[in-house]
Amino acid sequence: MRLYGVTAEGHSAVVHVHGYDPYFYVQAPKEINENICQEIAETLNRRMAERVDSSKKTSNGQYIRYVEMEYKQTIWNYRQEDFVKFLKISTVWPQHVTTARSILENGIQISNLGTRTFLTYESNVVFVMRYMVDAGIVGANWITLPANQYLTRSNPNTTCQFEMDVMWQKLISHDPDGDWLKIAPLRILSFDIECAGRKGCFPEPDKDPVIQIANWVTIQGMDTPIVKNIFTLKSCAAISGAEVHSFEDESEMLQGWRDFVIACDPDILTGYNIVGFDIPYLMDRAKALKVASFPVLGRMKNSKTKIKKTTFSSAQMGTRETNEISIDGRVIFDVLQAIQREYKLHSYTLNSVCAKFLGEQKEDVHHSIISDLQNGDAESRRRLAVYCLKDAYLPQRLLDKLMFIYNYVEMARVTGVPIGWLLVRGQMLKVMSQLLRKARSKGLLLPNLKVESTDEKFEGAIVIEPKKGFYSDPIATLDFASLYPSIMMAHNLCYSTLVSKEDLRTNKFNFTPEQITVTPHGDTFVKPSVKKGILPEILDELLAARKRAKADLKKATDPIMKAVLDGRQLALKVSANSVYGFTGAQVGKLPCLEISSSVTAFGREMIELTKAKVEAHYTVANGYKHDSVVVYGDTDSVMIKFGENRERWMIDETMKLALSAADFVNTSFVKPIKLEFEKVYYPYLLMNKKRYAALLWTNPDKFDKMDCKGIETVRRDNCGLVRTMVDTCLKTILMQRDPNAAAEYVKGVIRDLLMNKVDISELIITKALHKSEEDSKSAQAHVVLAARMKERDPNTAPVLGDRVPYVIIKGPKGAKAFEKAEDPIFVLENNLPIDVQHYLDHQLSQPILRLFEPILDKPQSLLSGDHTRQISLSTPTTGGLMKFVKATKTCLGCRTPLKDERATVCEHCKPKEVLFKVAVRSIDNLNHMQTQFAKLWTQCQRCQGSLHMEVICTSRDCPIFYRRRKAHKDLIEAQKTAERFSLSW
DNA sequence: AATCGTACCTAT
DNA sequence: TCAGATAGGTACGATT
Repeated sequence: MRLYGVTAEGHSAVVHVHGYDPYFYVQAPKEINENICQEIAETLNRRMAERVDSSKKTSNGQYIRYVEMEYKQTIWNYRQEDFVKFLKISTVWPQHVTTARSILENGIQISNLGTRTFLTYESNVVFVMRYMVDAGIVGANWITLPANQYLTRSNPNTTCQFEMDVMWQKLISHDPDGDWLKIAPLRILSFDIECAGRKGCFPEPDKDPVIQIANWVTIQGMDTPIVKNIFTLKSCAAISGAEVHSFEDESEMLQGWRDFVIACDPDILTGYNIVGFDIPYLMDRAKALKVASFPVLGRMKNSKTKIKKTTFSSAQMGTRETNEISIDGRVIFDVLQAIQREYKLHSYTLNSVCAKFLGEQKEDVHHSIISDLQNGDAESRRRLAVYCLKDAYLPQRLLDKLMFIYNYVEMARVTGVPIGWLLVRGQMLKVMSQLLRKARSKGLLLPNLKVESTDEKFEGAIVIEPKKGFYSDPIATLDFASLYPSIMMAHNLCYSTLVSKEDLRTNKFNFTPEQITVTPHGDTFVKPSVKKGILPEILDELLAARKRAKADLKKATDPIMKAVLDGRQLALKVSANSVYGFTGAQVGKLPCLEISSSVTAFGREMIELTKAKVEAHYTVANGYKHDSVVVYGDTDSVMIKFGENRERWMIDETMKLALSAADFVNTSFVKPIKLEFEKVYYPYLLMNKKRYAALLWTNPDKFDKMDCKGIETVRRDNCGLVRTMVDTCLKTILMQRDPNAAAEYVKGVIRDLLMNKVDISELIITKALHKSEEDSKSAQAHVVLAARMKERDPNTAPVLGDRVPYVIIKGPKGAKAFEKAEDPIFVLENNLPIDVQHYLDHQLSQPILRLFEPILDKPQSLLSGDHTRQISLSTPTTGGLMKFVKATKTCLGCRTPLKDERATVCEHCKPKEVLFKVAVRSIDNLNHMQTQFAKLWTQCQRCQGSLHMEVICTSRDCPIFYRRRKAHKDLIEAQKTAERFSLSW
């Protein structure tokens, strides 16, 4: 094992740890003795020699180090007997464990005992984790090498400042507490590269050069960077505050950068999308230029950086194509990956992420312009360099602002896994790590069970049938705090407390009813008095940590710190909830459906009981003013209407009733299960299961905020127009209590849309791409578009996991939505007409109807009438899409596309508008357009920090960009129109 | 036009 | 070899 780290003084260090052997267990035959251990070792070794493939062959033919007997117990099922005999089988290399496992599972011949098959234990544990568990090391913790217990290498194998050898038992791992809570002064290198693609093409590493590499080096915990530099191809004018290293030869530049990385010796490599782009591009480019030593970027001399294309697929994150990159001794912390894991955003481009978290737009240089800047002079290359440096700086700022280092270090310490794994592995691993540690401390072993392919899904939570409608009454919400974890704790649900069906049938343990719990799912677990489970213990620790985080959160005043603590407590909650998920993961490491099914069954029972008790107790018959009704509930919550009063002061009353109701119901539950009063909703719009909006009150004086669940406003697969429209409507209805105003507003939105007044950036729909066109079973707009974009330019087209933005453009009558989807940039560049009718019919209408259905008499009336007047469009009924790739002249009055190219107004406008008026309007329009465009132009110039140079930003996420482009086009149109008038006059 | 299956995203 | 769980709404293409 090699441990890489940094000393408190900031020196890099590597420790070669010796004497730790890979191993796993099998349950021993009863007749076991020393001789049999020896025989098994020899037989197994012989069988291994035949079986292992060439890559695993050892030079001396030894595969099994030893077979020893130990007293252990399996975690699987409750058992009364004390520790029993297990065989600990140690192999020479970690890779040999799998081979040995499969031989033992298939059976080996033991003299006197015949052929035996074995169930193996902990044979599926990754070696690194095995070691960390045994050595008591968690991710990102401090380690001491005691004096005189280690050797310093005179002939180092790495480029670290310290290099030591130590026996594994001799090093001391410190729990991350007290003095050892501090975070090491890690060296962080944030970098960004620029490449020069051929004209109009996205750069390809076998053809196009890397022209700049910007670097920004900081020490964790310090404010100012220690190095700011940039490597450029060809000369570059000086940049204040940054070193410029210019090279005439690209190979030399790459070599120079590699030497810089080794010299700088960072612990963490960061940047934005470095895993998806920068690192692979540099590697491929170095290969194309035959810079042989470039891939040695890690700390091991001669160890080359490896890149493997993989797909990561989970229910949580869908399918995503990524690269698996390993650089020896350095953590690759791609800020893009971190943000994709931690935040659900509409767009994950650096630009839009910066806008969201740093509150600023960044300059986005389109790849087609980069070559021009590079081919200019030292000044234009300086311009590019400044931009490139900013792109190296922004990930560092995001790292700081979002407290990623702090949060990930904490997560590594809590769960025990190395930091580097947190970004590339799933939730299960974290649970596994905690489970292994806890089990080890109790002498328990985790079996490596064969996957029983049970396609059966287990029953989940209950969702109470909603009594839909608009409630002008306060609705109280009672929640079970951390429902699933608390159920597991309350009822002691664990692998080690589950009584097997067989033992139950034979009544092996003679339990009294007080000693066991029979769950609503029909499984039996022993009570804590008989034996405490280890899952409940893990959960207890996680929730205690969460309580501490929440207490700190209350004390905190700084908004950033608050966000972080909130994030941490959320992470601990997710971790706690993952334990339940871990037991239910049928393709996981240790699934136990008895546990997960019992958990959900308890949950269902509890919600039903709560509903019944509340409705039975809070009644007129019992002296309350009204009969209470549970109007809705989902998994761990019930929404209760206690009364009909519509006065504001009723909120106070409702809160008191809710508190008493929580107390009243809580008497029925085992600790630590607890029903809590959390909030009052008033007014409350309940649209469907998992869809509601309301004002949320936690104190009776003032509402906290508008809370929307499952509605268009919180979903990422709608266009902005729908989100803002629904949001405004809800605000108007809930806060101003003025449905008519909301209705008028909706009419206005429809009118604007149909008159083409809505900005294209508001009409962009984005959807995540999780299936390629071939794998997709039905045609989907974004999937088909992604395939079409791949044909246009395979290098810039979306890949699996990306979010694909698109708009719906006009097409032949009856064309499917997927045929009319198009890339917004392409639409702008080719002046394609937006299908506004489609947006009305398919994006706006349903949300409008649903929203107003419980509020207005005739919500349909919103979708017809004057404001929806639109002249029927001439759309060809045959032919491909490309027929529409041409600019259409529109009517000066209403902007309907014109059949007759020479006309200025359409049939409809002709009798209404005097030509004069239209002409005046047209000139007004021209003036307006000119000022509008000038304003936006200066805004973009301000954004890029210069008023003297041409604007080169083409950010797809900047609303200003779309407005500027539209304004530019409108301006040109206005000019043409004015010309048309002068011609026709 | 009604119904079914798939994809996406969210609630918990 | 790797991937926390189920429930459920909505849109849309395909089929009947």
